[in-house]
Amino acid sequence: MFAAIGDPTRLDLITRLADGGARSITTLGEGLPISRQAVAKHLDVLLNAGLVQRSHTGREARFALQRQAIEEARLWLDEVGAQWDEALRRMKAFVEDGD
Amino acid sequence: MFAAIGDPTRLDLITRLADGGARSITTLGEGLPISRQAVAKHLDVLLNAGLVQRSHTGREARFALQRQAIEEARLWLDEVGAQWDEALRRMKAFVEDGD
DNA sequence: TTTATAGGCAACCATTAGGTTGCATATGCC
DNA sequence: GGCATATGCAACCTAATGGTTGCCTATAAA
Repeated sequence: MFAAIGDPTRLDLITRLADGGARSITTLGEGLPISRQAVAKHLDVLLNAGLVQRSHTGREARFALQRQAIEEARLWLDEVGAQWDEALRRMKAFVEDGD
Repeated sequence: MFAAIGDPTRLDLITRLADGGARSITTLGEGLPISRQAVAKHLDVLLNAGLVQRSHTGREARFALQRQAIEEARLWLDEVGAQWDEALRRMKAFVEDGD
């Protein structure tokens, strides 16, 4: 999942979808210096990573952000942060104890 | 930076450093199925991404997590989450208004 | 029923990434 | 000094990535 977010183009796509709306491939690709196919591939990666969901409407394929996935990434980073805090707390306690 | 976190091996390394401690390359590589050089390369990527910091002690190179970088990643995800929440709030308000 | 629009599929390409091996260097310890 | 340990540097290899182009299918709109 982090690998999926790791590509600048995909990070851009995610930003464009951050408002929770659903957009077509062509729409999402507007302004990007790459072909529609390239955009489609990126969306595929995001889809496989569970970061977006796809729905078909007529001849259009619309993509929307999968909020839950973003949440998971946040949780992981929170865990690392928490572990760090805990270690820092222990270290501080140890120092004060020995003081 | 997300690209740096995106590799499983590097995610592992970060986890090993999550307690805030500093470790040598060899130590960090213990248990991993790859060569020391590969580990060193990964640490280099993390270093360039600002996720870890390096300090030399004698013949050892010790790496420690750069807390601030983790924080930045969290912030970004928070922003996307907040944007989402805001959009959801507006949508809800709109629906209730039209109701 | 044409014609234009939105995608899907597949083959192909160049670059990058993750790994490896071999060799050189620097520091610790006898 | 002499040997072991901890890295650093560089060349090389293979597979995955990010992109492209060409062509085919499906749905809108004239």
